[in-house]
Formats: sequence, C-alpha cells, structure tokens
Amino acid sequence: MKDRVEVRSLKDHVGEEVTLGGWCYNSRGSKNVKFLQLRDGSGTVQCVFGGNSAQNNAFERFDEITQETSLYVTGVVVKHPKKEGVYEIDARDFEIIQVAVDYPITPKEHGIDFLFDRRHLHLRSSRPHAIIRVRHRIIKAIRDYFDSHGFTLLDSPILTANAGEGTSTLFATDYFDLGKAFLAQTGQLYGEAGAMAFGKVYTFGPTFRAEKSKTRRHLTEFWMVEPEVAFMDLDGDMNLAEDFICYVVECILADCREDLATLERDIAKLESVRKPFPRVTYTEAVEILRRKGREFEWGDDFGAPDETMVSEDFDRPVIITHYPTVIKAFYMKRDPDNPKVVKAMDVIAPEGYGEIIGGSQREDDIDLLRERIEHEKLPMEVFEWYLDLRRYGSVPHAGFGMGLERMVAWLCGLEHIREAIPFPRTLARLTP
RNA sequence: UCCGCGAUAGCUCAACGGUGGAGCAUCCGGCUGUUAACCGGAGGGUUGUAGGUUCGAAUCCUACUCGCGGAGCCA
Repeated sequence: MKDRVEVRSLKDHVGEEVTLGGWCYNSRGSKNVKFLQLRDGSGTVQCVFGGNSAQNNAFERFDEITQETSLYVTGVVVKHPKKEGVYEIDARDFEIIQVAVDYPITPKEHGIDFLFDRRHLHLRSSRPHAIIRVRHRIIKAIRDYFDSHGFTLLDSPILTANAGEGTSTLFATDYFDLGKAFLAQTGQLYGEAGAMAFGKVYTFGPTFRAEKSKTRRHLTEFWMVEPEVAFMDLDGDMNLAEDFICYVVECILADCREDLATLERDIAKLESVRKPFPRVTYTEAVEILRRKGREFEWGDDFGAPDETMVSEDFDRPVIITHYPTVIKAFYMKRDPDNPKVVKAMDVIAPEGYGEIIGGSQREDDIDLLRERIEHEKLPMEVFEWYLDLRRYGSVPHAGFGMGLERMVAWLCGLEHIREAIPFPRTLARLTP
C-alpha cells in the first residue's frame, strides 16, 4: 500500500509533498486550472491541478475523474490563498484506482426515499456523515459517563422468552424445540438482576418493537441505554437522568461544533440545557394542558402533542412524574402515599423532540408485584426468575431507558429519526 | 388498524379537460482560483397499475399497489 496521509492531519504536513487516498466528491475544471474535492473519510480537501505543476499529463487526464472515482493524489500541502486556516493540495499527479460510472447521488437535491434506498452510498454525503459522527460521540459520552460513575456494563440478551410488556409489539422467531423466541424490546428486567449483583449496571444495545408506527419518532430497531441502580429511589433516578443528559450535551458542545455547523444546528438551544430540569407531576401537567385549553381527563395517557404542549414553555428538558398506575407498566412502584400513581418519570426533550427517557422506581415488594402481574393478565411462570429478585434480598431500586436515536435526533436537530442511525429499520424498510 | 397526502424525464418538481415543460444530472462546446461554479447547445417520457366518463384524460371518477406522516403505542 502507498504511504498515505489523512486529510484530517494535513495541517501537520504544510510544505511537504504527500499522497492522499480518497474519492472524488466533486470536481470543476477549465483551460488553466482544475479543482478536485477529495474526500477520504477523515475530511475533504481541495486539490488544485495547474497546467505547469502537473506531471504525467495529470492535467490532461483530469476529466477521467468522475464523481466517487477512487484515486491517489500526490501533491504539496499549501495554505488556501483566500481562506484562513484552510489547507489545500498543490497537486502534481494522481492515480485512479477505479472509475465510478453514473454515481446516483448527485450534489443536488434528492427525495427521502431515493436517498434511503441508497443509504449505503448516502453515508458518504456530508449531512449523514456529520450525523453519524455526532452519534458516535454521543455513544462514547454515554459509556464514559456510566463507566466513570461506578457502573458495570451488563449485556442483556436479545433473544428472550418472556414478552415483557405484552406480545403484540414483539418480533417473534422459532426457537428450536422451545417454541417462540422474541427479540428484546428492553433489557430492563435483566438490568434489575444485574443491579442486585453489581449495585449499579447499565445495558446498552439494540432493541426491537414491532409497532406499526409510521412517524418521525419511531424505528422498529433502535438502541437503548438502560442504567439500573440498587438502593435508589425516584428522586435519585431523576437526578441521575438529569446529570447524565447534561454530561452528554456538554460533550457534544465541546467536541462536535463543526458537525453541528454542517447540520445548521442552533447551538444556543443546546447551551441552555443545564441543571436543574423543571419537574412537574402528571397531575400538574394535566393542569397545564387544561390551562392551555386542552380537554384532558385525569388518567388518560399523554400523546405526543400533549407532551409537546407541556414542554414548549421550557428551554430545557422537563421531567414529568407520578403517572397514573393504570397507564404504566406492571414493574413500576406504586406511591405508598397515593396508590393511584406510580413512582415513574419521563424526560421530555425541548423543541418538540418528545420523550427521550422513561424510567421509574421498581416495585420491590413481591406480593404487590405478583398482584400487578395477575392484574395485567401476564403469564406468571415466565416471570418466576424475575420474582426471585424480590425473594432473595429485595431492595429499593430504580432505573431508566434512554433512546439513543431520539437523543441523536434532538441534539442534531433532525426532522426524522431515521437519519439518526446508519441503516434505519422502519415499517417499510428492511434494506439496505 | 384508522385518518390525511402523494406517485409525471436519471433526480427535484411544474403543467389541473385541449400538441407533456423547467432546473439539475448526462453528452458536446465555451468561460472561470473555482467551490451545490457559470453560459450556450443536444439527447432523454406507454404521466404507478387496471378499468370508467369524455370528441379529447397526466388532469375528472372507481379499484388496486406502493410510498409519505399523523393518530394509537412507545424510546
């Protein structure tokens, strides 16, 4: 292989002759000078071919370089004559690796469907490139946060036997002689087992929902991070979620300025994400909705428009707590002071991005938990192992789940969640 | 599952009952330290599918297929 220099490190090679390997992002030419935008994954640099400095007829051969043709370019790193802090290549020669004929994604506008049918190529374009880099930084921030706060990573299984919260929204597959297996919609129950073993754990992996949701907030496959902590109550859970979100936002603001600029993200909207987050109970949120003219029955669940209505008055995420027991999952702990509500919390992102976190203190009393399982008509036998966690040294504990793609969509200011993952899986898309 | 919208050139769209167009892309030519470059020319179409109304349908009607985003559900 040729000795290559990456575009990102050109500033360390000013004045030197270097060889770059990459793809033609765009090109322009004339009688006297030709320009090649070379993309190599680490960045893009302009290579300038002048008639005088080119070797091996490079200037005459220039037009062979079509969009996304792969090639090596050799030249001297120089400062851009007009742009401060930008470097370009005073090119001497190039060697084509493969000519790309009729690359389908042109530098002009395309429709959503056209681009996602070619997502494997679309990832080369600047916008998806920037988003996936921010996603990567968010993932690193998530891991750094929990790793440095005493959490142990606990990988939960993806194939599971138990339905968790009802079978209708699960993907099923045959599992040898054991009947159906389901793709996990959450790792939480396993996280609870982990919390009893390690004190503080987090699971982080793909989850699956077979919901026929066709909205800009839903994927059938998405990544979720779920911390679970022993000896923690709802207040501790909220403090953790708040501190965690602020850390992730700080990391993105510190390290992803360039990508956020590419995405034309309004940075000021992210800079106001500071502790403390406003906290309102479900009952107070219902009051807010009524004050705004919305007819709302206490006991109904919030829809996406309701969440937006509650959150729109705040410049940072808002935490809604103490939801009615009837609309929440069986494992959430009922409030001893008011059994009609559970010690649950949702974190609603600003700017209409909706619920990014859902969490709760868990029911740690085995009799109350059994009662809830029976009441929800869930199969008790598949939860026996889960009930063991309440039989052998049950302690108060709590946790939450954060949807990675919703976080990416919010921080990047995306219109649609499908942009937040390299290869989205939606109701109508399984390829590429 | 329900409600709404849509399908026209390779791409993004216009034409809304009377001979299917534009910009971009492609090809040819010109010009330029250019940068979603620009200027001129050329090629490019069974208007999603099937039926119906009409002298005449991309346009109106019906059914179907596919897609979109909203509800529900959720992260």
